[in-house]
Amino acid sequence: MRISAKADYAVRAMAELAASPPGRPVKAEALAALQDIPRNFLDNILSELRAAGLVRTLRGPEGGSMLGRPAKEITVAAVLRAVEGPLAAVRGVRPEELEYPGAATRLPEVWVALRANLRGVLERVTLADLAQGKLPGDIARLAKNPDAWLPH
Amino acid sequence: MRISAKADYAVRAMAELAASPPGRPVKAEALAALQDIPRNFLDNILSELRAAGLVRTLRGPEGGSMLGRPAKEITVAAVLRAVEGPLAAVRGVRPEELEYPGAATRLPEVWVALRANLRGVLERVTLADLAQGKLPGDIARLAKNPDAWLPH
DNA sequence: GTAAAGACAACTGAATTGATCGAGAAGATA
DNA sequence: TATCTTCTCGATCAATTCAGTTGTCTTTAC
Repeated sequence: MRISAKADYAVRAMAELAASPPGRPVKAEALAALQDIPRNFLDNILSELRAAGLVRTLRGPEGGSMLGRPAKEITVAAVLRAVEGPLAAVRGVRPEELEYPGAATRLPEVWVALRANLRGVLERVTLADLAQGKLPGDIARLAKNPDAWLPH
Repeated sequence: MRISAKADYAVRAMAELAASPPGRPVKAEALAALQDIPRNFLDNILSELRAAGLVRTLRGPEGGSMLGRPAKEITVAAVLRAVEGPLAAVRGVRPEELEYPGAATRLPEVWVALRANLRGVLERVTLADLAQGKLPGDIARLAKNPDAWLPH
């Protein structure tokens, strides 16, 4: 249940691309500086994002990266899926493919509900939301609940 | 965003303990067989659960493990926290301790909302629910939504 | 005393994480 | 064409985590 450095970097880099004037590429060097991401590592990440169609890149001077489609149409979930696999997996297996014996029979349903709730957040927030600093109402409300900020 | 084998095993073993007559310990050997968990690995896991106060154990013949408190009072979240650390962390850090530059400023709120939603499932399901095969209404509803079962 | 359990620390092999490095290809400009 | 700039992509690497295994010791029942 942790978000890796790679995933975190990927979302931040994408948010930064979403915030910069569209149509004009941002150099990897600049991106790395803006979000304080190790330059070489960022190269790897951009490669994966490009393979997923989430960014387009240009080479040469004046080269760099830009979003592959409008920021409004890219969710945080999409970015996470591009760099890690499926959003939720149990021992590497998708929850819907699991079957348990005995007293754990209903457990897959718990994992599925869990994933549904993950998606409830990650599929709702787009790069445009991040770039504009305006999260969707229900997400902002979830995050605003002071109870959610206790370090439980 | 994955649930490790250890976490999965831990919940299943605890569910099995919750399902067996209270007050009578279950041998590790039997637990391992019931849930198909590698015996030695289960030993490690039970140790951690014991350290967290979630299980009590007896040694000697007639020994074994039993729940440390009523099944109704142990949530899946508690089990997961006992064997892995905090429920959600970004690069090993709790989301409330993060701060991001530029376009990613609002990202910690997304992570906090995410964790809140995780908790919404994991803190609501108890071992008693699992053992009795009766999940709380809203969880069952979340899991029943056929959309939640699509392999997204 | 002996057998049956758990306790616990040490160890291990494989995979993953979080990078770094270097040769090369593509584009811009003169 | 030469050159400079930028991305591309595969190889490599150290450290950590994961998923166990092994072995020795302690506790308890009989």
